[in-house]
Amino acid sequence: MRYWLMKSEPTCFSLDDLEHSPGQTAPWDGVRNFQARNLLRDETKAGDRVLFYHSSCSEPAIVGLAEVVRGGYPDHTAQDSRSDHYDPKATPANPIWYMVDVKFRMRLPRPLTRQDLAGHPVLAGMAVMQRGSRLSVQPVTADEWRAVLVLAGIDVS
DNA sequence: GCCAACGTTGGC
DNA sequence: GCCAACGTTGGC
Repeated sequence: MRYWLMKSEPTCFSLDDLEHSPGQTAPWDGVRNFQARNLLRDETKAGDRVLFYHSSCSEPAIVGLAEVVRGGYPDHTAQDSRSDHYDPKATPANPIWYMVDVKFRMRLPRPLTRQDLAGHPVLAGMAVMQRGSRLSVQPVTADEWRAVLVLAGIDVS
């Protein structure tokens, strides 16, 4: 079981949207970056834990926890010419892009802003805090995961 | 809105 | 395979 941080612009898809999806589960589709694609396709498994991060908004922050409930499978939106994420090069034989299904677990008692993360000895080093970090699916260490829960005020004992 | 950082594209 | 140009991300 691994830990991840996944970014989403809340105006596009928020933690709230995930919580109110059918079965509190939604496909994490539309990833069009090869490094993130490789992680989704090859590394991400059902049971993995996810930090849900809101990016490109008034208060970028880790806002909740989620869980991967289905590992990497072809992102069919790439083959839909009406989709915003359409890729004419994607075919059934070569889907190119992959997605996972993610299920809502909880909202953090309080969002952890970048200021919160920057002030923490472990979390300041997270990939998401690195300048210019654009990867929308990022590995998280067990130490980072635990520190997030503690800082957010979740009992981890 | 600004701008730094980055990924991708395409000419060569 | 190089690398400049371009488009996008994302914090501020």
